[in-house]
Amino acid sequence: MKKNSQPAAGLALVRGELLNPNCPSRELLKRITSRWTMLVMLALRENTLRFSEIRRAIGGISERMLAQTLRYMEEDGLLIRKAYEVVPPHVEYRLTPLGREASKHVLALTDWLESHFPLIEQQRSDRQNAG
Amino acid sequence: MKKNSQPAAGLALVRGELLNPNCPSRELLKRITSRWTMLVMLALRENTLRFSEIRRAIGGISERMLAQTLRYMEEDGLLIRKAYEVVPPHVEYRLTPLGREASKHVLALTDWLESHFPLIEQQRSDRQNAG
DNA sequence: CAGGATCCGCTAGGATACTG
DNA sequence: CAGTATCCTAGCGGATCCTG
Repeated sequence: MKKNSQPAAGLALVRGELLNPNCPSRELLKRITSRWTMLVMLALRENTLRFSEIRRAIGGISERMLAQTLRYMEEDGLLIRKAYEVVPPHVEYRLTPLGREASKHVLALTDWLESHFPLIEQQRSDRQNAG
Repeated sequence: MKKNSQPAAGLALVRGELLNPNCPSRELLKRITSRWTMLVMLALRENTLRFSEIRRAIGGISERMLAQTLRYMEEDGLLIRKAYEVVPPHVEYRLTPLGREASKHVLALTDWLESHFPLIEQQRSDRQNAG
């Protein structure tokens, strides 16, 4: 227990608090499950990568979005940015322990999704044919 | 948009296929982890609810967004819409087994997030104070 | 190489009004 | 009650150019 920061710090957060519109963790949920954040987590899951390496790993992400995503993730303490003072620049990104924990859950979801994707697509077309 | 020659249906999907920008499951990931879809999953996790009940359970969602979210989820086979032919209308929503599976992973993520939220917020402010 | 700055289209999403 | 229809805005996100 640190100091007198927020009352929330010592509070047992109950499941479903997210359903409260005023719960600030909704914002965090939005950021963590945002399109690119999840993919960055996958890319960095067990690697330390440079900016352009991440960009190549995740197909289709623009420089702007990757930079922004990395900044947000660093702010949330999900990853560490390490810049070497050299020319040309060399910057490495890796998940923090917190980020690695989060990525586990993300990975569980994406794994499930990928393995059930064919089924879902098939059901979708079945339903469309049936009306 | 349908792609010809997509072997995905019978293929063993490997972990990390989402990092391929052409992987159609990216779209599904976007839908499933969209802001309101996740909250609807939480609300319906162990309940069958009516439209307005869901709306009340999830604070802050508009009618328009709830209707759209429910329609998408039904299309993806995540929930069942059951309408009773009465006046006034009575419509119930519940998760399918598929939806319940997905919600488990979503719940794991949101549980983790809620329990680590205070820590994350504290680290964030610590970092801001430190520069 | 790692981004910042700028411009801009697109769409998620809110507010409101209306209907069966 | 359970939505649809309409209008409108904020901001997500892509493309491009520029810099240390």
